[in-house]
Amino acid sequence: MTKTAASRDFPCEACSVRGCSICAALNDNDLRRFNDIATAVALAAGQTVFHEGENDTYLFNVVDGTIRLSKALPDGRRQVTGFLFPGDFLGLSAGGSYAYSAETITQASFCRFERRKLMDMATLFPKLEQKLLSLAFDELAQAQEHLVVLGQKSATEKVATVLLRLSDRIGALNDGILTVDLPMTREDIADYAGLTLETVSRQMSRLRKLGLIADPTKRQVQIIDPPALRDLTGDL
Amino acid sequence: MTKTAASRDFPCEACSVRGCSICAALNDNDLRRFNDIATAVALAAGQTVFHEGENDTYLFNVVDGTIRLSKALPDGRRQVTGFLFPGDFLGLSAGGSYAYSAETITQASFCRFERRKLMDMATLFPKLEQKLLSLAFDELAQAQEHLVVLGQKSATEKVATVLLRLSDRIGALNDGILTVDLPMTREDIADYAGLTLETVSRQMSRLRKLGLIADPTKRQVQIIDPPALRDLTGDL
DNA sequence: CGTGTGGTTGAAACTGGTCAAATTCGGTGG
DNA sequence: CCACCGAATTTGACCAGTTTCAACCACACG
Repeated sequence: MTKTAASRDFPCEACSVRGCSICAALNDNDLRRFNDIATAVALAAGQTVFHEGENDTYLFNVVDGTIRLSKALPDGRRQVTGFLFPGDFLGLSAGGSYAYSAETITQASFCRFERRKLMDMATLFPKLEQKLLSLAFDELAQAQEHLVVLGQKSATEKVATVLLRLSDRIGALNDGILTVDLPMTREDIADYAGLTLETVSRQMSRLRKLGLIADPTKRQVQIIDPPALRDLTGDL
Repeated sequence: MTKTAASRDFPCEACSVRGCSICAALNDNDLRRFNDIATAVALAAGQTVFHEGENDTYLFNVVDGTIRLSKALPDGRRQVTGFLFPGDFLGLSAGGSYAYSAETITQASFCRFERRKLMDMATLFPKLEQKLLSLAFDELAQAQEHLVVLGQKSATEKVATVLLRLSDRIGALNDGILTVDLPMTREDIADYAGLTLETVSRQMSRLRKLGLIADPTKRQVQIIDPPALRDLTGDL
């Protein structure tokens, strides 16, 4: 009863991503201040969180669901720059506007912050500012990793790399088998890997014939032989 | 005479990149503190500043010259992730080691900082910390821009994009003609654009035949018709 | 005046893209 | 419960663009 009352005022305390997200930079006490500037937001699948070029008024923390980040060219080509999962932070940008669009792939819920307020808090809490800095560095390192994938790798290497990356993030080891539930379509994966959806599909068929992966359903992949798949990534 | 004596102790004051670099975040007074933790370093062309994976002990500010950033795959393939010019900052990283290698393309000089000392100073001077944060965001935005180039663009679009980007940074408008002196080889450009050097060469020949560019020497490009070249970038 | 590095050009091979058709899957309504 | 629908995926045949391999050229340097 008291717990429920407390949770109503202080939901951050019981948040599922409390430990693995930006809020991990704050102690329980400071978290209350953080809680006060956060608003819970929920979106259905296929909705736009924000659009490339829009005024970057808000920052978000993913609590639940999968998000797709992308940048589009005027003729409709699209580069997916990343997929976000619970605990990820989103909206960091330069120059006052979002550098990419963010859309929900599944139903999703967020903590939303006014950018201005969050930045003010960062000034007050050095731990928070350092966390933001390290988030920015991590994202940068990830983007640079991905430059290598897009610029240098073959189709097979790209698909192997993407599957293993996704498994690092959302893979589950069931009965000794590494299983990945893919919330995104082949087209999303293709736009992420700089390929066409047909090529992604063909490469996955190839990996299946090689016995490296299996797919009980189209949206679930089992990585049968992770080391062999890693050999195909080109990264050593 | 007094000026010379002062400069010896306080070279930052007269630095050529004072206004366009990280030190722009500090006022003249605080700059003295900054000056004290900086060491001047000079390298010849073709030297390694630091290597991917190395311990990230130092951060650098480019004072003069051109730097190439790259990440390598074990079989020798290489993705150039960026070119740096005077005023650029270098070495920001996550996880204690450099995420990429940095090599000089031309003779170059730097300000070198111990990472630890610079970070300590950032804690003391909020302006500096904010500058670091905004540098990280800018780099991130640039990397994401480049993901689109590598993942979605055709060879022609890639070369047009790279030429215009370089001209934004190192182009000079002489007699109404936009001239770019390229310090890097075709191979560097190719590894930056995710192409082979032959393809870069062919694309440049094509642009030359179309009358969009001219090259008095192989290392100097004149962009005759910037708007037409921009039309070929695919970015609107 | 040779030598080497970097750059250009050509021809053939190949990877991945395009277009089109067939198949599977998840969900919906009879 | 089952048949059907549309979206997602797979597969096939063909084609275009890029790479590969190789020869040739130009310029800087000793």
